[in-house]
Formats: sequence, C-alpha cells, structure tokens
Amino acid sequence: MPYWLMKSEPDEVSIDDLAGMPEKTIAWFGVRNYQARNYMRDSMKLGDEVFFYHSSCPEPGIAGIAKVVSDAYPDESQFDKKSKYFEPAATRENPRWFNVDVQFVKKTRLVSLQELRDDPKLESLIILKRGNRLSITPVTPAEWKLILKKMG
DNA sequence: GCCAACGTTGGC
DNA sequence: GCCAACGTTGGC
Repeated sequence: MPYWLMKSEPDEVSIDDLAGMPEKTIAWFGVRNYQARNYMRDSMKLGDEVFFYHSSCPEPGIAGIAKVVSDAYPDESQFDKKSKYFEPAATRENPRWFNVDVQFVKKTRLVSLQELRDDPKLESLIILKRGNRLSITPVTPAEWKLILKKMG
C-alpha cells in the first residue's frame, strides 16, 4: 500500500506548519486508534506518499502531499505524564503506540471534502464512507492518480 | 454547539 | 463474552 491519507487538524499541525518544521519533518505522534497504529507500524514503508488532509476546520479537504520518511517507532508522547497522549499502560519495554515521521513534499490547492464527494469515481475513498473516523487510511493507486489530477 | 457514528471501557 | 455507558471524531 504505497499511498495514504492522513488527517490533521490545522489548528494543531497544518500543511504550512509542516513546511515550516526543521527538515520539514514531524513525528506523527498522538495516534490512539489501533487500526491507524497498525497501518503505521505494519504497512507503511519508507517513501510511501501521503495526502495531507485538514479536518475539523472551516474548509476540510486535502491540502498537500507528504511522504513517509521513517519506519514506525514508539510514540514518545505515551511516556510523558504531562502529555494528553500519556498512556499509563505503556512501558519502554512494551510500548503500545507507534508513529512514523512524515516529511513535507508540497502544498497543493485545497481539494475540498465536497469536491471529493462530488466525484462518483471516488466513491471508494475510505474517508468518504459513512461514519468513518479513521485518521490514517490507505488510498488506492487509482484514487491517488485521480486526486493528483484534480490538484492540477 | 449539535449530534451521528464509532471505539473503548468495565461490570457482570 | 456481552453490552451499556461513556468518550471521541468530525462535518455541519
């Protein structure tokens, strides 16, 4: 699965924030959903490409492209008592949560959620399915190509 | 701010 | 192992 979509709240980390990071790279910490974790830990590979999606904001949609630049490793925030992501059950020997590092590739025009919904060819896109809340989802090569094209 | 949909927790 | 209660996500 070489293509992914990752959601981020722009109030937390926007595509512009990512572009402004050292090395234009961030650790994708704070994922606390097992399925999303498993995608990072078990399926993501170095160089996989990612649609960077802005969620919970005035204009939800895909705002840019990033890529996976590390294998998964234990999420540091699970060990931090002061973090909202602290996980009491996790130990260094037996961590529960993992993350990869993600690097900025480019900002694109915003391909809005509505625009994605309006294209019948994108019916299969997981984030468009009813009730979907998963913050990390695979994207098929066909979906990837189609959305790239929309970006122009 | 509302609320539908979903995931997790914990008592039994 | 069931399932009610609760918490979270995320569009609107």
